[in-house]
Amino acid sequence: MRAHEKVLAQVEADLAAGRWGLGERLPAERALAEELEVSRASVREAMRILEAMGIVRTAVGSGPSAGATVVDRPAAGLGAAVRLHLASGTLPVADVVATRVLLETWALAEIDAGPDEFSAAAEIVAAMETESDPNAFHALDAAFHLELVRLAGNGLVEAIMSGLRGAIEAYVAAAAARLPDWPGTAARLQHEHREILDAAVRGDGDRAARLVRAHIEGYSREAGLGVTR
Amino acid sequence: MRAHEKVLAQVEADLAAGRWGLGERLPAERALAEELEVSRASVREAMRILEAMGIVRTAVGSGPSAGATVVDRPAAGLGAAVRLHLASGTLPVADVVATRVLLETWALAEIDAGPDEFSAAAEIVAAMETESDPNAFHALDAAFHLELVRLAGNGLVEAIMSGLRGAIEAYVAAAAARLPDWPGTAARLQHEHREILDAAVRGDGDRAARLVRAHIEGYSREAGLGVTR
DNA sequence: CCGGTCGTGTGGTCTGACCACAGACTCTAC
DNA sequence: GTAGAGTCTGTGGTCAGACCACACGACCGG
Repeated sequence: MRAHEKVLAQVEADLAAGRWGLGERLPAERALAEELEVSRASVREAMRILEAMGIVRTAVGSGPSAGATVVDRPAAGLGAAVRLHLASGTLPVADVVATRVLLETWALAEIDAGPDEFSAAAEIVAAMETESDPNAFHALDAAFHLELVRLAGNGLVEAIMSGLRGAIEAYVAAAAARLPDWPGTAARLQHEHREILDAAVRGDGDRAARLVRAHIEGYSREAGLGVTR
Repeated sequence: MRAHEKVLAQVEADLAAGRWGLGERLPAERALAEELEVSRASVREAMRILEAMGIVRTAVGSGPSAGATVVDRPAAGLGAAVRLHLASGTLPVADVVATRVLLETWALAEIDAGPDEFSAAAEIVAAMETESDPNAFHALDAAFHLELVRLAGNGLVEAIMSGLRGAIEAYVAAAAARLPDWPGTAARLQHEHREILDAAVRGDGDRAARLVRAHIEGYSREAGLGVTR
């Protein structure tokens, strides 16, 4: 077992044992190195992995916010993995789009929430109404879709969705720049968002799921992101 | 931007540009460090991340197999991320089980394959018939479920499934050890596997999906892994 | 009471060195 | 000529030690 793997294994075991909780700080790199009898370089390699996986956040300086803090960003690791494999060309963008459809249709059919729980989603849609900048629009769009998935109550599905969105962000932005009529497209997307939200608020999850499938696949086709079928 | 992030960004860009393809080797760490004007330690930190994400595999020695080779193991990164967040306690096992059900039911309903394409799955089921060791049985079980998902044709869903399975492997093994009657449970699981496979081979994806849901949720409940509902 | 200064501990980075390893190469004995 | 042993070379793995920028907190002087 390599030195940095020893560190990873120990940190994972300590996490599982509850030695450190969310928001708490790991020992300093130098202390951890001495404790585990490895060099600081090996500890740092393990830290880089934990950071990439969204387990810790590191910060320089002193005080409570400095050092390696345990955080909870599962989407970071999932998104990075998907993004890198997209870059390597071994994972088609179409598969990512298809997976998004799969997760979002499931989520919308699954949601069991009262009308007042959709307030955050409604606010996002309202904010999009007056947003003309494509990048800001896409950010709100991502927040809207993620919020709906969040309401389904599965943290892993939410994290995967968030990661997928982050992974294809560059592709979405590049595709949007190629569209001939962005204002028109934005208006249509907005109309579809409202329909999806309305169906979800009314409790008609099946209709919302059908609409979101058409919404995502339609835009992907229009923007040339590719859809599975 | 930190030094190792510079390396990551450059490698990702080079991957996207096709500078290195699957099976090819990255430059040596020392060469990469000089090329990017960072220290070898920073290059190594980036390599650790790429390795954890399943993008490269490193090996010591000389010759064609040594060095950092571009590989395609998306499940490695996804699985590690999920496993670590399970350890940190921020992600419930029940969410992982629910996501597995979601992905597998989708896959079984999606499969559009001829009967001969199920030969690999059939062989795995046959091998399980005579397997008495729980750990080996679970390994074959994982291979069976993964093979069915593979037939759905979405590489990302397959990778996520593989990663999820790897992430909860330790939980599954621990849960199996607590079962009062393992031979009986194994026989029942085997029966269910055959039913699922039969339905899939006949092209009745909906029935196969229903069966696999009952299969996974039933076992998870029995083994105390927790199910969403 | 306020504001600047300094100390201290943190991660970030670099240099240089040594090790184990595995393949490729060379030499030698037959 | 061939097969084997020995050596060379380049690879990642690891380490020790040093220096830097940074941010907070304690201290001190006004």
